[in-house]
Amino acid sequence: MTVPSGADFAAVLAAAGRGGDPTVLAVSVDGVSRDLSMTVAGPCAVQFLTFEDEAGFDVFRHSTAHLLAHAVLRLFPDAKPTIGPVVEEGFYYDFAVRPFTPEDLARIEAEMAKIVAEDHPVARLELAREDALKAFADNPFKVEMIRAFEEGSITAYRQGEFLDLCRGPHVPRTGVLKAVKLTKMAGAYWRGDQNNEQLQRIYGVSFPDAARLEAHLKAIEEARERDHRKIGQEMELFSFHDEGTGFPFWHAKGMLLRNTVIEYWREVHRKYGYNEILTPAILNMSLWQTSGHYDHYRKNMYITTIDDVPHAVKPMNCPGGLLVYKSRMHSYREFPLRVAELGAVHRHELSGVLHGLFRVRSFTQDDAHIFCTPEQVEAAVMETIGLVFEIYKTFGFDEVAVELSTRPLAGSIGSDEAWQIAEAGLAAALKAKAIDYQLNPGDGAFYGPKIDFHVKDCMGRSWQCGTIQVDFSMPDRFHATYEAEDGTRKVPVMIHRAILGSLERFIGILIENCAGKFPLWLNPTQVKVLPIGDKFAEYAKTVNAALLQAGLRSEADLRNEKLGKKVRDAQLQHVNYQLVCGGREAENGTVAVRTRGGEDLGAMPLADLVARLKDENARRVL
RNA sequence: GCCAACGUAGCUCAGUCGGUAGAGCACUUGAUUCGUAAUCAGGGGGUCCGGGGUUCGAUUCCCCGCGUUGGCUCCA
Repeated sequence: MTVPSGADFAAVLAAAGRGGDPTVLAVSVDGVSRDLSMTVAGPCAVQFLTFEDEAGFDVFRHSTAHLLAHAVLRLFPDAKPTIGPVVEEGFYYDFAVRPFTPEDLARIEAEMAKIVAEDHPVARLELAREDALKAFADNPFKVEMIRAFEEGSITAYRQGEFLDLCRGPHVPRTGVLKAVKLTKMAGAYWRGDQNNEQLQRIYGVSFPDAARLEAHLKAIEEARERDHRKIGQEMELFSFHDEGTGFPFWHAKGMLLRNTVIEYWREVHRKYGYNEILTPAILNMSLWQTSGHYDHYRKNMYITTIDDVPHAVKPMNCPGGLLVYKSRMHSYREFPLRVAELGAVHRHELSGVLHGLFRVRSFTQDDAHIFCTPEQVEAAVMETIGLVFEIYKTFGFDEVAVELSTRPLAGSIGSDEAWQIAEAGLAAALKAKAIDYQLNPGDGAFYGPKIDFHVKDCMGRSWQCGTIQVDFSMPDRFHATYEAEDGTRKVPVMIHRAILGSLERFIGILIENCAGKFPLWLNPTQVKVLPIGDKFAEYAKTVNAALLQAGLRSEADLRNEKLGKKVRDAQLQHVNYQLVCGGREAENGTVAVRTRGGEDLGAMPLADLVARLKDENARRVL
């Protein structure tokens, strides 16, 4: 739509027959979000933004952040608002103020509702720098921001008595911010730096109507239901104890799951020509000095002393892997040499960041190092990408986001030529595999560029798992060499890669992705045999033994309970198949099959059932 | 590490305005022998996270630890 200059966008909206439409929050002018009150400067492409537009949604949430600050200032006149941006889920606002209590949060929420009911117009003001400094003179954070802004006019927004420094745009009136919920509070540092003053952060979400807020809160509740920590306890997969903060304990059922993952992992790695090694957990500090970990990673390492000599528990597997590599001569003819290690590493993470299996202090990486020539990087990376996708697909992750990170502007090591070959190799490999990826210039490791893989779970959440990193530094530091075709000794390129990332974290993702309802091949308990009464216990044992014999994970529920109870408990444990055994089955050598979905497959000969499950298990049906 | 909240039986939680505690599930014993999401009855089980302090008396109030949970990248 082309519009005359001079009018404001609200007038344009009215001309379009949508005057006073309360769902219109802002306007997009040539792709930039602006206020409805802005004046039309000249011919431009205009799109009116509602809550349904991503940009409109952002405006809505940002205005809610202002609403929050408005309410906080009414209740806490001494609070100094700092910044209040939109985040993925909603918004937050940071204040310099004494810590809030949960009661404060309720009061603030009530005050926000009042301001919404008052329906203040939200006005945009352009201020000269001097005036802005004067207006926010009592707020050192705002003053700091104003001083940091480039030349030009500074904008602020006023609603009622509340004035805030802001780029905007904002919704036209506070009245549209119908459904608001403050969700949590937290300490946060000014500009995210631990050395700065700690501020009080309030998080919230907002929607144009209560129904959507309800739906959102319900989705959060559902996510809580599939929390791997809760399911892990219910299904007896793993536990945590005060005696080892951040160190997971794997229980029998969890080990069945973990070992199944490993079994598959080994199978597919053998297929791709990998060797597997295992290096020690504790090594002499001199090794970590050589690798550079002592200089760069010491604060995360567990250090100990053996025979008066300093040692460290390994935080990474690569230095040990290099010792194995160096234990004999290598030829270019062996390349690419693929060496895998399921290495248990220990890292001292800050106590506050620990979180179930997602963030632990000891975990097993599905690590591997590929030694090759610079020319082989592209082919080796292509092969690895294929492996990554194959593995994710087997676990049911079809949606994978890929990122390529290149040389950091400062602090990187290695020659320009080496970087260029490596970056070109990674990009060429991605191109050859026809993979869309996001480029993150300067985000690479200091020792080389990398490709990261993020899997998307069924809730739409994204998890970084896999990584492929080209490393020029480590082989050089360790004086690793190979004999080249021309008879000279050269330093190999080392490609460092992990696919699941951390076994612990990956299993946590698997649990949340399926909410504990594992596909047959992964489920620690695939089958439960349920005799109707004591009389059929012997037959149930026979059936169970036959299943175990066939390599299936089965248990017989021989408790003196009614069938309904046994079925219920099997359902709560998310067992894939329940085999009911009564008189009819014992007589005919059959089992009555009930699926986890509640479907009754009827009675079938035991041998048929075993064949069917073996097939489903072997094919890793999802 | 920092901020906040929380820490009661194996689990989920109630309770004590300060007088040393209770439910459901789980476990165990007995009865029941029951065909697709909970059979009934009895029993055992707690240094109320740890250490100090206030008090005649602390699981409860205060302080210090430890642990758990949510945050600590998003730039007016």
